[in-house]
Amino acid sequence: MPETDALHPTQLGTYFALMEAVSLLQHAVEQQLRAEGDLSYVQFQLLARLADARQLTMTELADGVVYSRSGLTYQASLLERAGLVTRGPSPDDERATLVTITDGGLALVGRVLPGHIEVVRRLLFNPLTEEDLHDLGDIMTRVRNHMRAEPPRSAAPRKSRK
Amino acid sequence: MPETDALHPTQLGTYFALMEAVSLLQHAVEQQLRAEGDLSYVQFQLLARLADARQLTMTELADGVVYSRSGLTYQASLLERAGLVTRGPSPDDERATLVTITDGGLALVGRVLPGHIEVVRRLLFNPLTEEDLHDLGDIMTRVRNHMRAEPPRSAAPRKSRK
DNA sequence: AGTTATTGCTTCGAATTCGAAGCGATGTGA
DNA sequence: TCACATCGCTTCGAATTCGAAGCAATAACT
Repeated sequence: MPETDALHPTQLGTYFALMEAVSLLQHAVEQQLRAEGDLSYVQFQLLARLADARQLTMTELADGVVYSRSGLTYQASLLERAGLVTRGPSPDDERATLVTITDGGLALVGRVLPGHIEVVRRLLFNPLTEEDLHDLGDIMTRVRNHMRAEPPRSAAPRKSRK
Repeated sequence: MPETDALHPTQLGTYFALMEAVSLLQHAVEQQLRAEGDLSYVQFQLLARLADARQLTMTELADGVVYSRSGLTYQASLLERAGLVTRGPSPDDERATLVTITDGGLALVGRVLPGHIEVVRRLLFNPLTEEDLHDLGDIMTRVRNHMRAEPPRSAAPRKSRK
């Protein structure tokens, strides 16, 4: 880094280590998912979330995995074609599309998850103590909640007046 | 998660919180970089690394940001066309391409970095105590080093014998 | 009710991504 | 020195990504 940064060196180092480690982890996990289940990381995330909730709207799904809506439409059509999920209109709201995981989808998650977990354990948790694990979990949970709460930077003051 | 996981719930929660938080952070940072410098996150990472090292080979750059080589060729050509970097052959090794940051590139990094840091500070460091910061930095550094050391899963035993 | 926003999703086009294949340059073993 | 593997990078094609624009359903305001 050049002389421009006004961030404490420790913070900068922490930030870079965080981003780099996650990149590496994601990369490794991607290989495993492709090899064992022919799934991309996004697809796995979607299926995992659905395995938990059974049924979600497109928006809920997209928000959950931090993904664009148009991108989700594409992925959902792929998953549907593969018979892993089903799409249908919501009875409550004609606009909403409900995505439901199929038995095949559940089976695939079940088949892929152990290997996935194995990779995460080996790369992420292996070098950590029990205390590290708790610290990390606590910190990242707090950070995530903070980010979810934070207004998206341009919290468009909602055209007031009038 | 269905009944398939054999991972301690705390580990699973930690893993998900980590990935989700980083996704959110990356997303926010991407907006800022696009708005203030018309840069993608990858491009910023490349320039930041070059601002530090001044000159790197393609492979060093790609490894540094966890990126495919072909992807880097593409990005490097974009950056070169924008006048932010220069590419030339290495005197040591005719195969290697040396990428050098230009004054314009350095200037752009300098112009964008403060805002970048501001976003990181607001989203990542704001909810953390001084102790959290150290814990996180320590943990992620250790994890990153562990991952960098670890054989890439299929450490092709190098066709031995003979 | 009758506009007028807003919401939820999809379609579209452009940009970005990766892996496989290909190219010269470099190293290695005989 | 002569093959032969390896390395560093680029080219190629296919897949994935996003945002903007569009469409239909719902909500909000009067």
